[in-house]
Amino acid sequence: MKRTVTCGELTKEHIGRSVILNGWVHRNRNHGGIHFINLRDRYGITQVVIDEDASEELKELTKGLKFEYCIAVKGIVKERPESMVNPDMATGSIEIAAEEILILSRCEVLPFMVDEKSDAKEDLRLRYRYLDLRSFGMQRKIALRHEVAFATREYLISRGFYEIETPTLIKSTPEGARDFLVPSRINAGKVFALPQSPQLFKQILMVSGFDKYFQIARCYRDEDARGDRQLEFTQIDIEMSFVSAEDVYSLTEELMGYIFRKSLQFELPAKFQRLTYREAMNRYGSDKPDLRFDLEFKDFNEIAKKSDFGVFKGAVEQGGSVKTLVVPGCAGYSRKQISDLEETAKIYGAKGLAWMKVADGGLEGGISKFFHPLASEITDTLGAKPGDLLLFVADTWSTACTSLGAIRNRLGKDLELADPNRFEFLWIVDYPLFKWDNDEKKWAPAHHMFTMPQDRFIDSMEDNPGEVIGNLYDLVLNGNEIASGSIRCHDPEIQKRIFRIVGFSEEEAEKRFGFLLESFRYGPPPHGGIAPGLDRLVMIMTGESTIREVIPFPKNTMGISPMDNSPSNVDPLLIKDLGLSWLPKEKEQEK
RNA sequence: GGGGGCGUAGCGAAGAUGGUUAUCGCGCCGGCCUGUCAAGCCGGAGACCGCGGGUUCAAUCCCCGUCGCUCCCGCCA
Repeated sequence: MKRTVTCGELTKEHIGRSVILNGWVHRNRNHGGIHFINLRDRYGITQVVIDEDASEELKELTKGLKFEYCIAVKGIVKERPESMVNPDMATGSIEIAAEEILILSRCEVLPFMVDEKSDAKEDLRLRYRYLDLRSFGMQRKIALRHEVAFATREYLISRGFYEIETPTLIKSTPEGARDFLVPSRINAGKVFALPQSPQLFKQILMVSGFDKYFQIARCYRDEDARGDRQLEFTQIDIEMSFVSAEDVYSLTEELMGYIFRKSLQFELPAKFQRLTYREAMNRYGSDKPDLRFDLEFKDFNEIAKKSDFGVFKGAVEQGGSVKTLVVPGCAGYSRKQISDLEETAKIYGAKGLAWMKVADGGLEGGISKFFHPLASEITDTLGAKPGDLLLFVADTWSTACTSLGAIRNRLGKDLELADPNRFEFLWIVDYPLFKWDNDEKKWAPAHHMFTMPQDRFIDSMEDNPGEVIGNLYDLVLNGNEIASGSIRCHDPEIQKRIFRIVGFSEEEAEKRFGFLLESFRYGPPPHGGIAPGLDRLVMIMTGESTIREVIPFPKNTMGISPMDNSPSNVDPLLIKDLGLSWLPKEKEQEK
């Protein structure tokens, strides 16, 4: 009873043919005298009919069929009577008159129905992921993921890239995310780390002369999860020699174009827009703004200076900023709604959210009493119309931007401003190379330590590290960071200076990634690359809001895999073999 | 580490100012049914209302704690 056809391929052309189908009982409708089974496999659904002409044995067996039994059906392809054609089914014009059914395996009562419409909670779906994955909804997403990976290989290989593997048991390196550590039994007391990305190895491959490299690489970061990130994820890791940032941009644009064309039949623009980091923060309050909607910030500093409103005036005088958002047509917002928005701003460090409403006669409500004399200048400058709501955050430039940016995102969601069918790509360029670490009171790499500063800053990096712009770029899609990359520093002298600025001693550098620095003593080519996140890309392409929806077997937000229940305890002997022992938990120690 | 939300039959939800027997749909079990396609009709079983404590004559409901899931801040070069 091996299948001769799948459940998605039969049409009127096959009428009269004897076929065998294998699949799962998707639906089961017993009308007494006549019985319908919807048989499902990866390819579709085909209706099987057992009518009164069927043998008694077959009728008896059919009565016992339950949801998700795995069965084989032998029968004849019949045309459905005209009034019984189902136009919603690809195979809706035919049905199989069953002659023989074999139960391949039985199925217990299901924890939830295998159905696109099943509304089981995620927790339960993950615990029974194999059932969840049977649904057409999940099958489509996993299939698209495959298509994207395949298109990636097709495109990059056609452009002369080699797919090269790098180790997953590597040396633990400092900085960045926490490493997952893997103890070595043979070298008891020593540990490997799982890679946070193949970064160092791909750079060494450039030193080795492999010019154009890619890898669809699993990466591991031991940090708290979110909807768009978890402990392990997959990136399309790309590195090239003898290239500029412009080369990386155009390659990535073509790659994305190819992926969207092949897997979604969607045509992207040939070039993506660009914003500098500074501009993006200044205008949208985010380094990953969703450009599917407008809501651009307006600067209020000049007017604030002229006003008598101490909070605004003070913020500007102390070198901060007053940023403004004009929300069209939302003057009807209640105090409750506005205070909800204020809560959002406060999460990001704003001390408050000021507001006014634009009415026909001028400004109303909120802080408007401080601004009546400036009303027409304000509406002109901001381009605000009666019926608009004005929102203000006064703080340091960075807090004002970030918190108002959070409000912009929130309004985008609440007002449904973003067209779910649009794909808005955006390059964020000119990132600062260093950021000030306020806890440690020192400069830290904004991205990673192997990034080349832009030429004009090289000579004077040390003078004001905060001003140094790196050869750094991110690719943003619909408000998500989906790729990040840089032109790397291949000059040992510049590299040493960068280490010095971030307070990284030469001995420490030598100890941690001396192998990379050593390789750079042997004629490293200038090189750079980028790494698009496969999970996030597919998440956006499928319209999902968590990467868990496009990962076959994801971890939950607690870093647990609900299906196999990992991580788990191990035999203490295994721990002993590794030369390790567990410390009691802190709470237990306190007792 | 911190904040918000949720937790009620196998699943998804409803519920009341704190007051008899906790409601509905799906699924499950039994029966009827010859054209359904989320089949229909009749009947039935199934819940220590996440767990622990407190307030109260009385708690699924209020309070405290705890566990689980989830969203967010921190964190994620």
